[in-house]
Amino acid sequence: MAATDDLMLVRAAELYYEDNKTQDEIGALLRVTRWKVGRLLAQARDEGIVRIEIVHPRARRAILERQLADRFGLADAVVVPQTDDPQAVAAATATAAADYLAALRPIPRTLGVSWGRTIDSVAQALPDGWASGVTVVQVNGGLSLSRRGSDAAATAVTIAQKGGGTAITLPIPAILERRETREVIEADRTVAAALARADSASAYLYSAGVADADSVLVESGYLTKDDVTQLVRKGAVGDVLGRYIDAFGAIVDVGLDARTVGLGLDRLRTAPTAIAVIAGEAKHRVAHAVVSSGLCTILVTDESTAQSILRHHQIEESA
Amino acid sequence: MAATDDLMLVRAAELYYEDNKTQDEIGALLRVTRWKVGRLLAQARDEGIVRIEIVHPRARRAILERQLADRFGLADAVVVPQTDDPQAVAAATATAAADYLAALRPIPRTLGVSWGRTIDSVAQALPDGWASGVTVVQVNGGLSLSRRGSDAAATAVTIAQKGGGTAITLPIPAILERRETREVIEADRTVAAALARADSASAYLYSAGVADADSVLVESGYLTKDDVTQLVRKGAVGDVLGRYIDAFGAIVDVGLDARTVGLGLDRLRTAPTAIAVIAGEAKHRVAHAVVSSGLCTILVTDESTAQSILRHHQIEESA
DNA sequence: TCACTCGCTGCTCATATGAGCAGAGCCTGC
DNA sequence: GCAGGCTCTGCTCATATGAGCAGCGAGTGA
Repeated sequence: MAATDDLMLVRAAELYYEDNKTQDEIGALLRVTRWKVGRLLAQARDEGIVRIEIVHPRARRAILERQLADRFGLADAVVVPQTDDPQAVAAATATAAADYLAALRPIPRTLGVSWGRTIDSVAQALPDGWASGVTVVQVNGGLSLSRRGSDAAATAVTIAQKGGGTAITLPIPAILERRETREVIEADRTVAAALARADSASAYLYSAGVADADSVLVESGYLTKDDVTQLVRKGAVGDVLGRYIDAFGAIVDVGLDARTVGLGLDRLRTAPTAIAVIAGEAKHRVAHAVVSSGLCTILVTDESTAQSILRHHQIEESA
Repeated sequence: MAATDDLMLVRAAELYYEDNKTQDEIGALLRVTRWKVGRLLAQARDEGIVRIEIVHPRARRAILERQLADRFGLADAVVVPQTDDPQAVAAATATAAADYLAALRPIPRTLGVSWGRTIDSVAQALPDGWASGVTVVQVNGGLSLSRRGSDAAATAVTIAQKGGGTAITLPIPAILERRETREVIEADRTVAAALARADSASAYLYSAGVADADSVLVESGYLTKDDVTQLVRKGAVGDVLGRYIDAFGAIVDVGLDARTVGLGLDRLRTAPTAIAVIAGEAKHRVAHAVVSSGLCTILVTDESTAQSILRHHQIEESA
């Protein structure tokens, strides 16, 4: 393009977006028709000369959202902007998840939720009255064997209270010593009823755990660091609902899985609404595993994780 | 403002500016009227949530331009964006000055120009055919006593040639030894004719020099470093057309001024169009002196110089 | 408890802008 | 040199948006 056209592009953009002149007025100033001005402005936007940015803690990244949804066949994706502060990013992600849940239509009658730090943050971020009468069911076992902030039942209770509803908790250890023990406990009438409610929930909200010593499963005493190291050796990239998966979303230790209490992962794959809230650099790999293996229909994440998922998927497709 | 209002602001802005939805469509999505959407968007722009920036080498800074024009009663101001590269800023300033001159209406019949590195850059940046038949007059003496790139006459000749016109040069030393010598030379018929043309020019284009050893007047051999040191002691902040001025735009050495060849500064003050092109950190003080003492009607500068001028003027007014 | 004021809303009508089309001009190839 | 095709333009008509106004609701004060 000739230099004088560049100049006209820039001037038109400045007069329109900074001086708030109409296209008619700009046409008079630049001695071209208003139709030409319109084309110049469209070109300026197309070429990135005009840069429009939404700057706010609740802003999202629409382009990455669309790319994720299209690439993985997701019903929706929510991507929050990256900052240098991991805690700010985690908070923004939790807030975005809470926003999404509150805006979800139809509002789920029964919501299955996992427990952990991320979902607890989502619970804190939810506004009072986000729903009117919702049953919130805890979908994975979580009777804390050590005393920490992430109280499994508290998360479900908070979400239910803020939604003017009731909570059904699973005050059972997340992982038991023997498969038979799990089967007996899950067969118990009240436990079976809770698991039935979990299985028939209209929507799920969960996060994923990192396969490292920082996991709440280790912190809660269900697994040792050595356990996790072995799981990683077997290919584990993280856990969903306490169940360790590899990069392809497959269970890495069938025996451990058989001792794990709560909803099975196959149910997430068949659920019409499964919201995964997964952000932070440590969770890049498990986030990728979740979206690429159909474990969620909606992903709430941060910009850096979204980019990592899209980049790695591209590499895998060209391999 | 309530948190839910913030969220609605952000969503509306994202849907409008990033997803290109109409206000009607956004209203349906957010369950409000299109008039409410319009108000939300206006608020988002007002509060800076929507940030629109023009990114291009020829972009300008409209807000600073208006502030300079309003504060100093300038007919116009042109401010180019700051970058970290002083040479890029100088180039952008020269290009902006060339753009401005080429767009000036009516096109001046006679243009008085100074000589120096900055105006030579403007000459290089001018497009061929920027005018059709213009007389370009050199307004300050400039017969180079040493051989350097900034050839005084060449600048006026380049501008004239690109404008399809003719040049009238002043091949006389910028500063003479004695006032009487200057008077004799200026009385010479051909020199007097050139000065008369300079005095009756319809517009002027000039830059300012820094009062330091890097000045083209020192480089050209008219002054020594000691001369300049003395001038600075007397309060000089820089020179305009070879004439040293202080922070208030007043001549600091009347004797030196009497020996200086060319247009007097008073003529710049009465000219309807006097374009000063002054950018770079070293020229902040002389730029301020020029605009605050009515030596120009139009200033072409960079963002940093503009901010410095506005800041210092504010301090002086509150003193 | 009532009245008044202020702020926010929805609406009408005018203005601003865009989509699509037809025509013109320019460039390339035969 | 002519013809055809492509690109860019101005325009018409439809759509999108804004300005200003009237009405309603909420809050405050007497």
